[in-house]
Amino acid sequence: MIASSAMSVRRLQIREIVLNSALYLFSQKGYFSTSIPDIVCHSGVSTGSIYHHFADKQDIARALYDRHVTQMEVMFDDIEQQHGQVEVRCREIILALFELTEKEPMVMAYMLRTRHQEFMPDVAPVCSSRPFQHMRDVVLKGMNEGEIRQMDVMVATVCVFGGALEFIQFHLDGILEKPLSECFDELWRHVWASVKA
Amino acid sequence: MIASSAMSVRRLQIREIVLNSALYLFSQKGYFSTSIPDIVCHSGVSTGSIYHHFADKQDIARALYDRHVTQMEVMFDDIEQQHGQVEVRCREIILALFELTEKEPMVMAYMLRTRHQEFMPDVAPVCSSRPFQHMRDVVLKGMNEGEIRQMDVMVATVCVFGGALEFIQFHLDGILEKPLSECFDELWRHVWASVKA
DNA sequence: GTCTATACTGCGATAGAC
DNA sequence: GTCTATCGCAGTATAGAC
Repeated sequence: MIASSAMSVRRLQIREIVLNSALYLFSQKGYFSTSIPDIVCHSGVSTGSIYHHFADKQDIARALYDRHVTQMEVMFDDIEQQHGQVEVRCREIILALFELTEKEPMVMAYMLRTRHQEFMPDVAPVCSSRPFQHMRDVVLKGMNEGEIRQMDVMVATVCVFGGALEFIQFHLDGILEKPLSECFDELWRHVWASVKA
Repeated sequence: MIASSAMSVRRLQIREIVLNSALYLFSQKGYFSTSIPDIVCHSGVSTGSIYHHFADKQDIARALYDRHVTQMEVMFDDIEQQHGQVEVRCREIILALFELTEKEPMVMAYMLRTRHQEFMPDVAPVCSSRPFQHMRDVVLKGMNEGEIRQMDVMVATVCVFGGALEFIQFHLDGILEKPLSECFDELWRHVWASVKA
């Protein structure tokens, strides 16, 4: 029992090592320009071992995607737990995304800048992913409860979060001189002004 | 002279045929999932002929990129010629992008959704491309002339154009039920309200 | 300039010893 | 479960006839 539990811990460790190397390489060079030998070399895990833990290359990409969709869902759920007001929720979501971008830029690069559908045929478009659905739902709630002006839900969602997401892309491209955190207040003020009831 | 001119017309024709097939395939399946045989098959131009007109696969992608960067620059220059007021210029730029998206979705898909740096090492990030610089400059002019409130230029640019670009992505993902043109007025009203002086 | 046939490379995936 | 060695193949690019 203890042995099997230790084994499965070890099993998870190897998976994590491979996933972290894949995250680095995929976010740096992209999925197609990263070969299995690249992952072997960077992770120190052998080809055979990688294929023991993952079905194929695509399966690595999928596990990575799932891991970080979950990470973001947890993040958003926490915010929902802690804050009831829609204005605050939206603000905290953008703040959390900015913080994640600065702390774990590879995660954001892989999640936002990758065309996952190009190599995972059955994945939904980013904007149908659960984290994005969450953003849409917050905005919808804001409109139903009168915090946000009545308008098309997609237009409102894009007004609230579109600028921030674009901003994150710029930061990942390295063309912003200032850190994201310094731009947050100014961005948020204008964004919220454009939709608040 | 006439012969050589006719030759070069023919030369350009073949290039255009190949580029148009590449545009279709790249925007549909992505650069890496599109093989030279795919392009041969779709364009009806033989492998040898393709390699006579282009140095390699990357060169096709680059020619395509240049062609449409130019197309967008021309579009934006026309707007600049016809309209002096910054508010109108910004509005017309977004309108032009929406129209291009509906008329030539493959062009927008290739330009906006492709990570060109993944296969063209020396290309600048999208946001440093000339069309994007143009948007930034219009916003800057608006701030200098008092049409747009004083703030960080990138924040303002993102407030004005970020939502529209995000919206276009959603449309390309096929998750918007309405056509872009129907959302334009509402989007524009809120966007401009968030930055106007 | 355009074609067909093919050479070459590098990758994804597997086999099989330990 | 992990490793090394290797197979088979897809895909880029070239050679060379026409």
